[in-house]
Amino acid sequence: MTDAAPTGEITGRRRRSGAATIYDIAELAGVNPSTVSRALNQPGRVSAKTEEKIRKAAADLNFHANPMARALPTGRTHTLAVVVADITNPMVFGVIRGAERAASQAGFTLVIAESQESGSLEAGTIDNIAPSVDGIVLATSRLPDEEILRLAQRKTIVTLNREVDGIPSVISDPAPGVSALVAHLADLGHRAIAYLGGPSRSWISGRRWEALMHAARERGVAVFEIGPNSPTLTGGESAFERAHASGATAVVAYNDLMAIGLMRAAKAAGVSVPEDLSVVGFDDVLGDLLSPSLTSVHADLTGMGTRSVARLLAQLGADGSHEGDGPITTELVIRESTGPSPR
Amino acid sequence: MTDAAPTGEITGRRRRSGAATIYDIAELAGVNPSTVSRALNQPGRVSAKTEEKIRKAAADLNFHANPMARALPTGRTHTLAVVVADITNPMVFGVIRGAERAASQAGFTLVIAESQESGSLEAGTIDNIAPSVDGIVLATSRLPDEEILRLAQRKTIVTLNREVDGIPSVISDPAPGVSALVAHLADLGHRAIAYLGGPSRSWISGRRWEALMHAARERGVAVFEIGPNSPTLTGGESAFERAHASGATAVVAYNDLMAIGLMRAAKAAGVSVPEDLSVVGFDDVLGDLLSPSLTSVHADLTGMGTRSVARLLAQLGADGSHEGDGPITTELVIRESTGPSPR
DNA sequence: CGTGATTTGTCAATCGGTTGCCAAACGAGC
DNA sequence: GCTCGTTTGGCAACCGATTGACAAATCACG
Repeated sequence: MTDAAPTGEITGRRRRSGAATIYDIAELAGVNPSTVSRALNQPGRVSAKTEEKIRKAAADLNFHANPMARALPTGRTHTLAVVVADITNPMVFGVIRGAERAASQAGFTLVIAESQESGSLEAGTIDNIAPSVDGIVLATSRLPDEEILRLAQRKTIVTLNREVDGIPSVISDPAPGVSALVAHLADLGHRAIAYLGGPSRSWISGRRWEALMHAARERGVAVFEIGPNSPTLTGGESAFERAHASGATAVVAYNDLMAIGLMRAAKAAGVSVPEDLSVVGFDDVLGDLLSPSLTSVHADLTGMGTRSVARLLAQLGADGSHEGDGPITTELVIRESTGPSPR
Repeated sequence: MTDAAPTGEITGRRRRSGAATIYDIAELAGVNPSTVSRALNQPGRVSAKTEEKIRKAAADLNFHANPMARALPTGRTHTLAVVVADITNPMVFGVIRGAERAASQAGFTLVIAESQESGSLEAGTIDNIAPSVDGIVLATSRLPDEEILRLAQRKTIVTLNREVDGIPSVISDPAPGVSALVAHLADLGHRAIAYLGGPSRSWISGRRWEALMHAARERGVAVFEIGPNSPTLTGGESAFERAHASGATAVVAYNDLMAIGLMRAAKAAGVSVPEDLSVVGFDDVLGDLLSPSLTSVHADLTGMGTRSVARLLAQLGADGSHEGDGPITTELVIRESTGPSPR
């Protein structure tokens, strides 16, 4: 140690990032580091007077506990992960937004991981981040059930729009929205509806299809599924021909992106929406921006993000205020892309 | 815990998450833990034979080094952060996507933090995450220059679309796109262009305006700025009246979202695009989805995300392959929202 | 075979917190 | 004033890695 360092860089304890430690606080307050730790984390464990003194010192030093150092002995990282198949799917934005807010509000950090629509990549990604997070939200998992169960043994997991045996999940129940949707289409005179399915590994696509079948049966409307398709713009575009050939007067797509792709292909083919063909999406994430604007089955995506994080926190025992546990409801938002059946 | 646990949960060393440690490897391979650390991180430091033995043991145990434990002595967390003002701004999706890919490719984890368009919240957020990341990308910062400089003293920073004195930045140069844009509009007969500015704290909004002025002067076209505005749909909607009243035949909005809001308000007011009014956006992030589709100045957002992470990594000495350092170019994408001047 | 130079592996300290255990200090009650 | 019970704060081990210093082993070469 050189003497009289004027820069102040070398002052006994060398610090990496200028951040204050509990040792600094302890020194300033004239107590033991362990007392500092207790004062800050276990209210009531130390006397009010000492705690006050320590809190003041901590504030003076702008102390922020090093999360890494804290994670080491406790095993709790105060970090959560959301794993999505594809970041560019607008559906995940809402989820991420809700999750981010809930997490940061609880003092947790959120990390986003993308599996790029690949099951094996997803498993690898999860392996990588698992040691540094306390829990994981599988937002659009392409993993088989067994893999998710295996994962849940070593890490706290919540699934989104996916039901796996013993795993807590946050599901948007398509039934209410779909029921209103079919009523809406039936009222407009539609008698044959096509469903453009999503990826074969998507659990929720199956539920949407089932809800559609069920509602259609009740109303005496014919439905059939076209798919599976990639849940993207091009997926919707390339399905247009089949949908159109099917003779359906209304097409319900697995999500808004596909619905938009479909509308685009329709326009290119000279088929006008909604005069010649009614189009409906799911998630209600972009419909408002277009023209014609898109009728869609709305789900509260932000709320789903919030709730999935709340579930995670509840399981981790980090948060008492567990919100409702039932499925999230959906509702129909009618816009310009649906109209009377041409026949 | 009950005695004689047949589950094998209590086996001498109690492990928190079932993860193997270097101690397990050391035992299995019959060497010292520090030798394991060296074998795995400093190629050549131990004999080939020993390294082989250790690597095999590590593989057998499915070893993944605990990032927290590693971060403690080294101070390197292998985590990067992207801080954005508003997650729902579609412009950030592309950036995040690019950043996420570049980070995970380099073995880094990406965390997203949202400052909700508030400068003070942004500072607080950054304080919170700073200790657990190696570097930060300020994607849409609302912080004053001095604050960013202060931050850069304790953490590696890269700014996006923002120039601050000594701070590395990734900038999309509006000039090429704007120059083509003004030429395009001039060719269509437009003689007066309005610019709908973004938030007053947005550095890049100023640059876009300057580029527009410069190009307009060269072409002998009149331009004027209307703003500042919120960079959102409603920001664009509420600016319509002023834009229309101004007599401009073409409106260039700070971003696509505002352009869409403007088009919507125009439609509601019975002003048709592009016949009565030409509309242009920036970033080219949604233009393709609408109809009429939106003419926009395209920037490679994913590339910007990738590059900002590459910059960060280069500064951290984690990656040699530093990409080009010049500004990112922009180009005009002509779609349906621009047409001949009504006059 | 002996010597010096080099390679290889071990020891132990360290990062910044947390926490079980214990002793000192304190207060109450007789 | 003394004992007993309760707070309160300190000591030290520990989480799982990294790394400087050093000793042991290995090797080259005369």
